Amino acid sequence: MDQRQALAAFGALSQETRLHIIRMLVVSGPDGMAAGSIAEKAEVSPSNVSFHLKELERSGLITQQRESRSIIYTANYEALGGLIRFLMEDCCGGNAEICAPAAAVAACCAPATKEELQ
Amino acid sequence: MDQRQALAAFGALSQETRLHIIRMLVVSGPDGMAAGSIAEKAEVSPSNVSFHLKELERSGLITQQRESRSIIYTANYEALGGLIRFLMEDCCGGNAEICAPAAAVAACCAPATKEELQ
DNA sequence: TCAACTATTCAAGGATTATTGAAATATGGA
DNA sequence: TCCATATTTCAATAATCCTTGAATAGTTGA
Repeated sequence: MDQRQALAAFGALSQETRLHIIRMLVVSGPDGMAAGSIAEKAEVSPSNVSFHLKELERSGLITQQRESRSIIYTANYEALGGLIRFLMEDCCGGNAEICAPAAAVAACCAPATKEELQ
Repeated sequence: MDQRQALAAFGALSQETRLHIIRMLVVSGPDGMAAGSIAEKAEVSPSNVSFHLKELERSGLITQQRESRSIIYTANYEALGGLIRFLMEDCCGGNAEICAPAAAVAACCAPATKEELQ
C-alpha cells in the first residue's frame, strides 16, 4: 500500500454511507452482499449505492463479481489490512506508543481460531 | 473512538497535504513542530497550512499549544491508536484474517524499548 | 422475443471543501 | 509604544463530491 492508495482508501472511508457499507461487508464475510441488499440495509437509493460502491471499488477496499442478475460485493481484507499496516508502519518510525493499543486489539484477534469464535 | 470521530479522522487523512503533515508530526514525536516549520517543509502557504492544521485539530488527530510566538502542533498518539483500533475491532467481528497482517506489524513494534530503538 | 428484475450510467443541481491573498491578531524585544 | 515575527481569519473563487431521478444495459424465465 503506497500513499496514493492510502489517500484513496481514507477518502473512501470518510463518508458515512460508505463506512456503513464497508462495515456491513466486513461482517458479511467472503459471501459478500448484492448491491440491492446493500441499498436496502443502508437505506439509500439504488443509484446512490451504486455511486458509493464504485467509489469503494476504485479505492480497492471492495471487489465485485456478477452472480446471475445480482452483482455481489465483497470486502477486500488484504486492502483493509494494508491500510492498518500503512498507519502502523508510520508510527513504528520511533514511536511504539501508537502501536501499543492497536497491538492489544491484534492480540485479542490474531490467536482466535474458528472453533474459538463459535 | 465512535463512528463520528472515525469519520472525521478518515476525512482528515484523505487529503494529501494533511496526510503529509500527520506523517511529519508522528516522526517529530512529542516535541512537535511549529506551524511555520510545517508550512515550509510541506511547501504550502501559511494560510493554507493553517486551514489544514485546523482541520486536523478538529478531527482530534493533533493538538496545539502556544510557545512564545510559535504555535506548536503535536500528533495525538492516542487518537491515532484509536483509529487503528476502530478499523481492527470491526474486523474482529468474525474475521481474524484482516487483523493478521496488522498483528505482524504490531509484533515488530510493540516489544521495542527505547534502548532497542537507539 | 418480450417482460421483469437488477443494477449502472448520466446530467443537473446542490453542498462541501480547498486555495489564494489581504487583513487582523497575538507575542516579544528595542 | 512601535516594529518585526508568527500565525490565524476572512472573503472570494475554484474545485470536488454528493444526491436525485430518468434513461440505459445485462440477465433470466415465460
